[in-house]
Amino acid sequence: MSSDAGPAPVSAKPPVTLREVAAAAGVSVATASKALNGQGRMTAETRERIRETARQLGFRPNSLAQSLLRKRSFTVGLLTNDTYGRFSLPLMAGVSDALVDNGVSVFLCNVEDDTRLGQLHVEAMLDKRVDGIIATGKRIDRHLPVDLSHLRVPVVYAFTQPDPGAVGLVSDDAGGARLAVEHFCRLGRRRVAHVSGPASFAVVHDRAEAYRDVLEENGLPVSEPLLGAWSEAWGREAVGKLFGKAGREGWPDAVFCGNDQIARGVIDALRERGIGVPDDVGVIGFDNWEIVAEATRPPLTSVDMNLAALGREAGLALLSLVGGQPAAPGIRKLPCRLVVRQSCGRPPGG
Amino acid sequence: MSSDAGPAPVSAKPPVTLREVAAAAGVSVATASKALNGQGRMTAETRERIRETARQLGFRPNSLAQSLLRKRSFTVGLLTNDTYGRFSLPLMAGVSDALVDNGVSVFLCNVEDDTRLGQLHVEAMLDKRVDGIIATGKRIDRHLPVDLSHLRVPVVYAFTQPDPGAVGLVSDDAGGARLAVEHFCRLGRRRVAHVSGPASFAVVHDRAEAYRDVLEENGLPVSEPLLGAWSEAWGREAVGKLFGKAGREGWPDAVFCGNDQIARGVIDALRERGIGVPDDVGVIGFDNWEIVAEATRPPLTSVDMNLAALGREAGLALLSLVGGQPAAPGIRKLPCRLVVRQSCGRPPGG
DNA sequence: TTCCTTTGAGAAAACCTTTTCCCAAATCGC
DNA sequence: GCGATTTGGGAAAAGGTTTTCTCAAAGGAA
Repeated sequence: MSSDAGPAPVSAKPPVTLREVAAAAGVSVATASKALNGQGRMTAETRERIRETARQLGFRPNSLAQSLLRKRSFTVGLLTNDTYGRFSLPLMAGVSDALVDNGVSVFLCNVEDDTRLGQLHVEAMLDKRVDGIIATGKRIDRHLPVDLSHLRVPVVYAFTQPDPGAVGLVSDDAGGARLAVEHFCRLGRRRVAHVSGPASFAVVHDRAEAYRDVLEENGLPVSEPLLGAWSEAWGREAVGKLFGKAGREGWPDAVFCGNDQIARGVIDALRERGIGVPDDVGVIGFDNWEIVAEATRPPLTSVDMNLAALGREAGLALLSLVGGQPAAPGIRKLPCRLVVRQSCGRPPGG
Repeated sequence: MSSDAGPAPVSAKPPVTLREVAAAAGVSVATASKALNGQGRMTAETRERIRETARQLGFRPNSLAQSLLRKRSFTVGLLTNDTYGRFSLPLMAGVSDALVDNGVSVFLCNVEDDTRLGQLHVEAMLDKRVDGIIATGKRIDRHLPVDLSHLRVPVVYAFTQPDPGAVGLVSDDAGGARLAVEHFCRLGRRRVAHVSGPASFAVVHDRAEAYRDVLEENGLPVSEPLLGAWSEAWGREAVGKLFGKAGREGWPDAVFCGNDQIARGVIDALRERGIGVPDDVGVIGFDNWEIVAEATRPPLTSVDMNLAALGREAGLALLSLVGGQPAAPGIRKLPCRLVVRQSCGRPPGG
């Protein structure tokens, strides 16, 4: 009589098997399986009785056994060489998000820049029969240190250089830069400077080109982008170059920065020179790294690459590939968005 | 003749099975299995022949099948409610590190603060037969939103509040604070202030108490810690309180900050007031968040919680638990270390 | 030569679930 | 009432590996 019901105690010692459920319900394992999966033919009463028994026993099917049979493990691998840096994190969150809803778990594999480690991880994942792999990294223009081009599972590249013919998702850096510079134009800024990172990064050139394009489209003067490092120190140094020359007339009234750290350096240096932000100069950053963007004085308007959304898209793309959909290869660029805070001021008429 | 040898092409379409290896080598699967695992008795030639065949065919055992039989999946789950924040990241890297070397893969599960999501993840992990679970979070004094106390797999808590009777690993915050304040004392600083985060955090009190203890042990005056927020703005505000009063004599000559952001705010505000760091005032932060600590002017000396090491320890602890070792329950505190940069200066005699 | 022990290797069960037949009973058409 | 169909449910194979048990052949002792 003391049938200890309750909603599936996860705690039992040895997990309940389908065989036990079947025995308890007085049917064969085949029937039990069909009852629980909504397959086969049987009376409604039988089906319900078996389901109730399973519920009472807290039965949960053994994923390993299911996967073995189904050739589908509901597991994917996430490969990164960004040691959990600030780019992969939102991206991973997005991936995880998209997949969890579909009952898929994620193996996290950090490969550093070590080919051997990468090989190790890939083989481990394959041995564990992942349904697919998502590759991500810290740079959009670099390969992971491991070859994923001839695997027997689908691969999606997100925020890293894809193999030719593969599916790749990246942020639209040029579009993001447009957003920033167009924002300046709308606000009536006339002399927009650009301070960015090292020339060795492809995104630096993508953004610089968009910067030039927008200014030309608006009939505004283009000054040569200042390339340096991704650091606050470089931002401060760049202010020296831009605002060092005498004659306030030549000074920019807006600075579009390659990332938020540079922007912070710029803002700090401007304040130290007594130049007002946003009154005298507007500043926009890139990355929307909240911890930085919200700590600058004033809080920084910045381009957000929507990495979480990018991760989500990557997860969904992989899922459809796993499902057999032949997804178009090539690089798909996802739009950025401008997060407006207070470093640009309002438009003249506003 | 064209036996396409080469080191195990991971790329083949359908994976090679043990049965195929056995057939190719002219033995039974049983013998093949034993040959590859170093079990059973057979002539050295037979064993080597089978191994060579396996190598040529690029055989890799199906982990799913192995796990099903062995009751061991070489997989663990990592549960976090820190949406990939800066604390869980190094910690996760450490966990991953320790486990990869043992052939164990890690399921990453982000549960936010959502009990339902947590339950979902835990059940998915259990269904996939993880060997154990590591729970981690963003606060040492808070529980995850999910009950892990009666699972049928071992659980290790790292940098989060453990259940009673469980194995927990945390940083030694009091010890870390001692390192900082003792460093000031060694440098000859006499009036050490403490600016920390909100009173609702347990670590705030742990560190404040250690701060008081060390000053008393050194016969130095103790001033009441200033509690506020974990932000730069609070650091700047605190400088106003500490250095606002007239009379340079009452001013601190050292500030121990509750985290690096506060420390940055302190340093910035001091510079704006024309107070020299480290000449007039030494500053130490907490967390050693490199991106912040290296951007302050001067670079910030900070307490590092050794989170990667903590993660590694957690991984190893879980491993030994999984292996059946009865690891002592309770909370183990791991030491912090002081990373000296330039915000404290040299000792008087140095 | 006969009995016993070792050696080398295979058969089969086990892990747990799904799925494809297959079969007996019940129902239907006439 | 008799053959044909439907219905409800079970037996068994499959998935890939490990492990125990079994067994034939070979070797040794007497």
